[in-house]
Amino acid sequence: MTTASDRAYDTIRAMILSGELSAGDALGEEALAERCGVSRTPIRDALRRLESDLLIRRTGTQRSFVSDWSLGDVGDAFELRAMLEGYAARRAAEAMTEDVMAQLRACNAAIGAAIAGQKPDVRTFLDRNREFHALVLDAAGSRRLTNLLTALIEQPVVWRTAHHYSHEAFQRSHSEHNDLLSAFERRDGVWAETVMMGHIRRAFHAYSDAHKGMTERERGVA
Amino acid sequence: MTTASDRAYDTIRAMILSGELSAGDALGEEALAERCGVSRTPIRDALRRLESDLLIRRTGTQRSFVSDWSLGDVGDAFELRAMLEGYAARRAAEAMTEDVMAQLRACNAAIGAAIAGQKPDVRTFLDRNREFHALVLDAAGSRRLTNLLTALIEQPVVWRTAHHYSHEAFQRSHSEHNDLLSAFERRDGVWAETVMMGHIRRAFHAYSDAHKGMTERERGVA
DNA sequence: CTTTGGCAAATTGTATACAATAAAGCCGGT
DNA sequence: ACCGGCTTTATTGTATACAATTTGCCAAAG
Repeated sequence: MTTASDRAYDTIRAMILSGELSAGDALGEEALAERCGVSRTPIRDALRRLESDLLIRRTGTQRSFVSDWSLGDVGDAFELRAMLEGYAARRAAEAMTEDVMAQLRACNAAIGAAIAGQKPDVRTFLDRNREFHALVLDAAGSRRLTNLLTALIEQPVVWRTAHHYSHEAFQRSHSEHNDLLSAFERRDGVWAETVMMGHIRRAFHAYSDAHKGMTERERGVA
Repeated sequence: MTTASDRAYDTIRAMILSGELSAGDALGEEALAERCGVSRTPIRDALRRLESDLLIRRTGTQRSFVSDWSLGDVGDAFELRAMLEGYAARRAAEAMTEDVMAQLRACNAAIGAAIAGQKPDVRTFLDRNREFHALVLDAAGSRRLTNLLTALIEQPVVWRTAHHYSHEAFQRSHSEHNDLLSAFERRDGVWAETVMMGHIRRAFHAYSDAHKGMTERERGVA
């Protein structure tokens, strides 16, 4: 079932990520309730969730604002992801089963197919990439780790970066996943951790470059 | 101001940690509302927070239960703490100021005083220890890191372990804090990280030993 | 004896009304 | 013109009522 609270969460989230609401904007519960077509109760629920995502910030008196994500903040998030997903990869390697391996191989094969042609299927790439990382996380078998990481991974601000990837960048990502598979096959936790950390850091640099380009373009327009 | 929602959160949390509610128990919103003397609205708020602490678990249909913390789960939490607080220590070392150093020294001096006599002041030790770690975390200067760690650190299940510490264990903890101060003075991030990770891991082993003793005692009674 | 169907009770989701609190505007004094 | 305190307004916190959904139970059929 899809509750009103979920819809409100998705709606507000989309408004923030699309730029319809920009950093620093005040988020009144009543105003949001009207825009989402629900009452304040599910809105309050949604705000709590968005707060734990750090997408909104609350003052001492519980007023909500869209939080501003500096490049440094995004860097932080990536650094933490690198550390935690690296750890997840290590644990996954140590606990890997043939069943999960098969799923991972299938998943990365799908990624390979999606980016084979001249015009890569970015949508499929993103979905499968997300699935790949979710499988690794799941294989690590730590609810708490999963809990911490989902908040960090679900940052569509970042996902959109992939739309600016070059052909080489897609191939590189695909190939790094293969390295990961090798490490898993050999139950080599340390190798898996190293590869994963590099994989995430590379993604950050890709984001960083794309972001720099975008802000420069924006500055040119303004 | 202390809101009803906060009181409800504290009350339910205390009920779980004290063992008044045991693992697997169902948490009906109405029943909790009555026990806390508030309505269901702030209870729902509190349950959301407890869920993100992983102190309670929710089924697909949103029913709440006290989650069971196996030794493995606690180990997970400590391992993540070691990694994240190690990272925090590294960053803190790199960004350390004389002002924060002074606060840290004062804090650890207070810890030293609290455990100097034959009968250590456990309460003061815990408060000051918490403050010490909070200062380090703050000095690391990453909101997101703080966000991730607070959920991991605020686990009174674990804090109570200190009541079973030996004289040596207290001294050891105090001395490790001093090592940390040395690393901070020298801006040696790697050293700080190593010391912090060891510090947390040691705490886990202390917990683990104490826990083992406790369950064995329980088994003897039953 | 097990299973399945549906009914009844309990539980959660949502809306709305009201109370408490903080922000903003206003006015008079300096 | 500027500042301090007061009043007004806007916003959030809480309680309660009702709707939607789930769970448990019991009876009847296989």
